[in-house]
Amino acid sequence: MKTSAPKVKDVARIAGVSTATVSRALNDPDKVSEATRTAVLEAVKQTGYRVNQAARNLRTNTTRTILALVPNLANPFFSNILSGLERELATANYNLLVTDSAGGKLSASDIGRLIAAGQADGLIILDGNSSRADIEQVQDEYPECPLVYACEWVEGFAGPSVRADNEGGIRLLADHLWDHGHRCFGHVTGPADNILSRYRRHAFETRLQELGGTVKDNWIIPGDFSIASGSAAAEKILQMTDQPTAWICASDTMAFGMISTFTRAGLDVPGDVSVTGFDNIEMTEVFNPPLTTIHQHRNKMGQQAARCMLDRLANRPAAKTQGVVMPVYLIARGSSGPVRER
Amino acid sequence: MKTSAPKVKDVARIAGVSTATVSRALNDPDKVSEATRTAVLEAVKQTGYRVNQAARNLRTNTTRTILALVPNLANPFFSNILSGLERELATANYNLLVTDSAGGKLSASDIGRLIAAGQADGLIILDGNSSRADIEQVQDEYPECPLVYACEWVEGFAGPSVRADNEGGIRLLADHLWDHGHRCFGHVTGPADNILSRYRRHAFETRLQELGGTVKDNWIIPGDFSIASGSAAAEKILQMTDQPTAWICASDTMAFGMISTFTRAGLDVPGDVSVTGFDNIEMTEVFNPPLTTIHQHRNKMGQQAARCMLDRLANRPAAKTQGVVMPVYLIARGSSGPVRER
DNA sequence: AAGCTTGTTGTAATCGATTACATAGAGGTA
DNA sequence: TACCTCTATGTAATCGATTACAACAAGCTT
Repeated sequence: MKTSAPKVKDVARIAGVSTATVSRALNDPDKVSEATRTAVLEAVKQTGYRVNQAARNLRTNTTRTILALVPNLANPFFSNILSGLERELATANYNLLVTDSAGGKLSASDIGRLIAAGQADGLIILDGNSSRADIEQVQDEYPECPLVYACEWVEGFAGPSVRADNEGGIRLLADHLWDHGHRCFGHVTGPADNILSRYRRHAFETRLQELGGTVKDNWIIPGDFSIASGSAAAEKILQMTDQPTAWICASDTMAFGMISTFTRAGLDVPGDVSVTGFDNIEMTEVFNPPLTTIHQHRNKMGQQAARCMLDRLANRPAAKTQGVVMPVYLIARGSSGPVRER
Repeated sequence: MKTSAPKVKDVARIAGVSTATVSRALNDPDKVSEATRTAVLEAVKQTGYRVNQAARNLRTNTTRTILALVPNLANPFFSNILSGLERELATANYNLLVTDSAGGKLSASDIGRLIAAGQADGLIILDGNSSRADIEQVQDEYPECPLVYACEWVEGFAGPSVRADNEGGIRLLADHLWDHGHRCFGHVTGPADNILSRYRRHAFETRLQELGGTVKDNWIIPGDFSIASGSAAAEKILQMTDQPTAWICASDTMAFGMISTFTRAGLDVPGDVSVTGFDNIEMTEVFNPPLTTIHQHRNKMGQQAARCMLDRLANRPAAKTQGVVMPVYLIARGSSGPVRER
């Protein structure tokens, strides 16, 4: 009894109207009379009709699909953002297509290919690795395809972006440690070319200068957000003859690696040295010691980015063409404490 | 200078052939002569032509898109699987559409709507929450849409699934603890209706019976994979007058919660009690103490599931119609040790 | 009554590809 | 030469919706 899926035609026949009327009843109910509308809806129910998206997409030249470009899908950091994105898009009846940019820098033509081939109405980019020129070229080539940056962004690009207050976060941490009496600070950075790393590092240097704290060049250690790089940094630190009393790591994961290595070497955190992270990932609370860190609403960032995208798609005013900076919060826990009396 | 995107027609005109030939040159190169093929390719390059997917989808009634149904996108556990999926699908030129089933049980019509509306060629389900009847109904209604389960699955469903050897993992843990002299075991389960929970719990009970260890009813504590439920279990345990010397938690996160609470209560892990997890998430290694757990190749599971899907789509023999069980590995670390002498 | 507006509906064109069918020419065979 | 086969290509139908345009009726205005 395998009958092929019902078409508008079938619905029209059953409802006793034309296909145009069916389409109108479904997409623009105000355009038809009360009577026909109910007749059509009844026929739809009866036939079990469902619109063929491919046909609609072709005709209307839209897809109701948003493409998200994620630097690394395997990184749990992004899953919360995706979750926020997905939920918000779903409520507006948009689909979420996901692509892993696999860390590589995407050229303009790479992105162009995604837009053209991926058949998306808009692009949400979580990966700040592309150059400004490339992005602007893409925006030029596909002016009808909105681009929205989330989490990461590209310096100087004039389009909308949603991001956390990275500098504010670092300032909160620095002030927190300063209040506990720390005067000598170290910092483990993220990847050198990552925009989050750069902002966090810059805020670190600036704030400490404002406070009048001590920072030495070799107290700024390059990392890459990974646990391993946090451990490696700790190894390096253990060799130093003069060490700061407080370390601000650019990510929770690096802080975990650092604390773990410190602890194994017999150091007490926070007794001997305070260590802080950034992100407030789930595990921070049960870590031993619990990690002092900066909380950012990743879910809400995703949601916000999705809203921004929907606004642009609907040509709504979208005051936020420039950039939304989401507030962050200090979560003080056990990994930071008063500076040790010598 | 805004000219609309080039069409097959344009390419055909420039290459001096018909649209049919262009299409053939692009999709079935063997069907045209060497000369026309190069002419067409040249014209494509010259015009910058890119196929309009919507049109192709409509005509061929396919989408080159696979829909993944994830129980909870925000759960990092799934990001690795998605990553494996995405990478494998991308190599075969398929897109990945992601939907969060938000924990709710999906009915047959929910899934049907996703298939019909989401315009996907296949469905990879990471969420074992649907009933067998529902799934079979979907498979009946959409026989041309392959379903593949990954990670979780539905008991009794005859379609393909890719999953970890959950029972084997629990056995490895039980044996490991047994070898360290433990004789009294407790278990913290996942959600009662989750298939992974059920399999792990069942393996736990069975193996301990085989070994001759002691398990009491109140040593099996219901959890839900969350950190908080691990902590809650620990609180309960601390009230018990007789406690087992070893706890097997059904997830790493619960083990973290448990250890954290134990430690704060003054218990030493593993001196006073051994605790193990399941999953080997990234943090296990730097946790204090490092967590003994079971490693599963989540990335490879995703990859495998994607391959299985691609095989089915290509009508390849796909010997693996029934179910692939991926091996798991014991990772013995510091959270488990010899039973304490009394 | 003629003319205009408004609301509702139908006819048929359209989106941009793929592909069934027809055709022409080259080469082979009897 | 007549006939058949095979390859390469073109013509036009087709996928299933949306929508521009036309048509018609009802209600108003003058």
